[in-house]
Amino acid sequence: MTATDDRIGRPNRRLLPPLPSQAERVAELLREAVIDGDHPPGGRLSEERLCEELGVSRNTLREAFRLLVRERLVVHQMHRGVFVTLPTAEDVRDLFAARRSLELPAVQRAADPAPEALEAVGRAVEEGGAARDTGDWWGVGTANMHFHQALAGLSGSARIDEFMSRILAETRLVFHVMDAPREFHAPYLDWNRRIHTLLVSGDRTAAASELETYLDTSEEQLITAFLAREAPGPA
Amino acid sequence: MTATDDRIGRPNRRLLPPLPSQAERVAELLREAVIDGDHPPGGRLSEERLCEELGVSRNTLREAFRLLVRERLVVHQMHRGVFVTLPTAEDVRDLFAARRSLELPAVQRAADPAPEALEAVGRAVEEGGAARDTGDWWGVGTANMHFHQALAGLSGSARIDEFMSRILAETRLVFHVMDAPREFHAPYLDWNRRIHTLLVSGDRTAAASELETYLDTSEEQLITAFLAREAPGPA
DNA sequence: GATTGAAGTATTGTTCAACAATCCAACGAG
DNA sequence: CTCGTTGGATTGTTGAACAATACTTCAATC
Repeated sequence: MTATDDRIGRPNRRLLPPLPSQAERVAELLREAVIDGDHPPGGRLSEERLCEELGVSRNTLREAFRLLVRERLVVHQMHRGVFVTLPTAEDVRDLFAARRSLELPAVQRAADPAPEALEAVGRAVEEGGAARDTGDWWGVGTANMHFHQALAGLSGSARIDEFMSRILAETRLVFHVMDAPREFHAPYLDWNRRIHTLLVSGDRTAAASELETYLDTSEEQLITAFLAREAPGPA
Repeated sequence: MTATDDRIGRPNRRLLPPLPSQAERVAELLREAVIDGDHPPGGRLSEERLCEELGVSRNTLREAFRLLVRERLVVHQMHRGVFVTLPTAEDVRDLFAARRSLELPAVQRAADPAPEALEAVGRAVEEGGAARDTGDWWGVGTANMHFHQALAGLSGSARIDEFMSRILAETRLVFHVMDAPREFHAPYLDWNRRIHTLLVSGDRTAAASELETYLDTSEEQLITAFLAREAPGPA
């Protein structure tokens, strides 16, 4: 109680980027690894192995785990360990319900279109096209994520942005449980471009309508693939 | 690799409530304490003191801290410690932007009203009235939170619910930095009742319109109070 | 007097090692 | 084949130690 005045500094906040702690760096690493599919959904993340692999102590690793649990990328079971989240069909439904709530109103009632936010939408469209031309299908998926992230960004709320980011990361996990992430995103590229065109032309209602159809179609496709995968049981 | 098959059990998930770990229990305690205002916004949470107070080790406490940081209830500064979040006017704007994105569409496009969700709205209204009659002004605020939580619940997404819960917890912090949480919520009680009435009558558009005005008014009131507090500086 | 710089101190960041608690697999009895 | 028991492996939690950093203090200088 003597070394500090116990009060947060009001002025100089966010001047220089607060260098991340070890735990946050580890969490970032694991997050990318999980999203990229380096660890299969449902697989266990061994403390002992990851400690050694990442060169950090168990305590630090566990701090990182807590962060990922809160992002729903991994689940934690007492005395069993942490596992890469294995999304269910119900999760898919919930994820799309959340996306509808976030994306549709963002598109429909973007009162002042927020030039930079709209520009981000356009950039994502271009990114998708470039990735397709290269044959980088995983990149196409990434661009698609960026597109929808940009749509949610029209809301103009940093918290919404962050939430959307997590929703999309989870969605990405869904694609990993299906074995066909190849040309899965391809047909959606043109759809994205159409939505963007409608947006810049100012027809928000039409854009929202297109987006809604998009979401319905995508969800149904995923659910179908999911149920087909759950029923026969590959084991 | 021998004691477990490294795969998460597909069936029996969520059968019995997974008893919370120590870190989660500590986080829950601290969360409530922060929301209830036991620790003033901007105040530091000393590791050493809390360790002793809660009877847990530093490592466990730090795990709990990570959870609260991710919920934005506390901020973490390297080598300085964790502080109860001191919201800024900008935070208030962002919080209300997020609430607009969540609550308005939930009210407006609640296609099938979801009977139990709508019932929760009614219960929050009653709860608020009861708290006012008792003179429990903090309880009135709690009921108000429940009301808006229930509105967001009309979306029917568990993830939206959880996100809304965090948004409201943060909003609660905002009220702590102002010294007048007494009859601040009182005028909003009737507003809530009116919105609920419109909802059960099926006039979603009118309900959304009322809600929008509500949010605009509330935000402006908070921002005004905030700027008045920041300008003169009580120190 | 105000600013700068250099100790010294307090607090956090991270690791390590130990033990308790629990789960899992394998085994054996009925 | 089913059901307990046992043993091994993994996680849950603690405590202490040391390194790294920020804050305070105080003296020196302009």
